[in-house]
Amino acid sequence: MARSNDEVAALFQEYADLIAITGGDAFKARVYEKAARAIGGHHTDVSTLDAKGLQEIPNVGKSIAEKVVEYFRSGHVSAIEEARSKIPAGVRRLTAIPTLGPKKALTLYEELSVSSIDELVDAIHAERLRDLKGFGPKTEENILHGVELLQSSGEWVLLDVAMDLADDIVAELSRVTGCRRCTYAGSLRRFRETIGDIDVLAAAGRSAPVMRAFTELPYVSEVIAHGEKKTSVRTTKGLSVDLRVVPPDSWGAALQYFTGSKAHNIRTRELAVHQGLKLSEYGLFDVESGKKIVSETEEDVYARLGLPWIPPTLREDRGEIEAGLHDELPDLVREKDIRGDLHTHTDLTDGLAPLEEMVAAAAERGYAYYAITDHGPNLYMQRMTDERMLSQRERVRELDGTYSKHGRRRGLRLLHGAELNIDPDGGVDWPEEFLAGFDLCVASVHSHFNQGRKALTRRIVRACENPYVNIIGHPTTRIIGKRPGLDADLDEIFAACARTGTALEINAHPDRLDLSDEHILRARRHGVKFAVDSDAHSTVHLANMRYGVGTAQRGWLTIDDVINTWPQARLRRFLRKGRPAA
DNA sequence: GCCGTTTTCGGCCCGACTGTTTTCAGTCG
Repeated sequence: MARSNDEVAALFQEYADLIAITGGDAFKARVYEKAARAIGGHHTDVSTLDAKGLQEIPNVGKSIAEKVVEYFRSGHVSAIEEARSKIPAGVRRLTAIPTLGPKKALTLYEELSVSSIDELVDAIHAERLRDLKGFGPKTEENILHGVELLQSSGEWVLLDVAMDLADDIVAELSRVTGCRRCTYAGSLRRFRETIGDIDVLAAAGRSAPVMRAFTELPYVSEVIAHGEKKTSVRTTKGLSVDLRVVPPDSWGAALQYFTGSKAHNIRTRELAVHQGLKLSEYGLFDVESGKKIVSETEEDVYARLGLPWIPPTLREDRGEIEAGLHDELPDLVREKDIRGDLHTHTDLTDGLAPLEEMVAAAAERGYAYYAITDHGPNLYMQRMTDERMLSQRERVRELDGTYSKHGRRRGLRLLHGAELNIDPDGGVDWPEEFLAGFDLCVASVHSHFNQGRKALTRRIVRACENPYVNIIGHPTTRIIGKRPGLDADLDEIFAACARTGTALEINAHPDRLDLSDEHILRARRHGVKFAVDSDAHSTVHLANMRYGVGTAQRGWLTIDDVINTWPQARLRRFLRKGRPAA
């Protein structure tokens, strides 16, 4: 399943860790980290590149290119094998414990021969750390606590869980007297699919009242660090939240800094350095005079670096700096550009709300059009029949145009569709005569996930070739943290979608986000169109659209790429696909 | 080990907090 680029990226990340643990050149370790990232995000399969082609990847020079070539020729890299032979894998694993980094890991290994987390815990209980330099009683306590956290797997949460909590914290802190501004930053603002910890930023003249209100929030179970400028807590659910309080006039620089990503920040700081400037969370400064140049808004900071404001969802060092410098940033799709939802359910199958409630909720969101796509009969537990589907269609036709957002004249246009089940051979629920009656069809894989790569690929390509299939629903079927994506040749599927006029779904449900940002970036290069859908099974799920749009932004999509931002006439033309004329 | 409008050497992002020290190393983001 893993692309060779991911394999190589993991290999170099491991090498970087091993260099850090053995006390090797820190700059060298950093270069391997940067190269790992660049290779992981590179669009071409690195196993197909020669040394010259490899060196066109940023941060890949002669030495690293040779290692990649060696890896694909012999299956291993001798320099990395040598590093591995010096340091057991368990020692590297130790650095996953919070508060335990490469230096302490090496000390533990060299002085006490500790090479696994279990051995470390045993050593602490046997009081063997007491004589080590730099290890005090507090260190022991922190390590034991860190191991506990690591093993309780509270490492990350889904985007919506983090967003709900962050929204609440921001609302609470905004109420504190003297708090001038407050928002969430970090990976949450960038809409990453999983969130390790939440970063909250506040601007205030005096930080103490904001810090105090923060530590006194009811769901704070533990204060990890408490200072004048930064406080870290853990919530009762095990999520860690950092609060930074900055002076109001540093707001823009601080927001830019704490939004990240780390890689994006390194790039912006390098841009600053090359212009004789220094960028920190307090502002952009002239190195010579030490004088502050700008700091109030993100726009000011980016502008002084020669860049347009870069949307947070692009800040991953995946080409946004270069695009910004050439004034070629995409005009990203926004939630308000979405004119309709094309994949939703009702209680006719496994949805919770009746048709009328779903349509009313959709109208209230201000949509221009809305598709109802209940499951076809092949998803056996849904008890669908031709009669039930036709009777729903009749009702949909009656309701068409009769609902509108409060105070708006134009009625919500309804499309009647279905979510078809792609069977193991690539066929779908109904014969073509019946499918011809739908305005659109989503088709998805719901079973037989482990058919093997060839069969799975062929299966989905066949579904694309069906003239009545308009959208492939949750294309990889992954469930984040629970089920991996299908092992299929995605590039072949993306090409088939482009060729046949089939859109790929960006399923906005937070535990799917399928396609993912990385897959969107790949699919986009094939010229595919996308549909950002909530797959709502209740009225509240309609609001998940924001996560789908965030993911689409992370995939650099514009309104031209997303069919449900289009005016209805253009959408309907797209949905006609290769169908015989009616 | 990579990179270059200071290009084949000499840099490489910057700051906060903790814990163990008594001026600073380690870790984190």
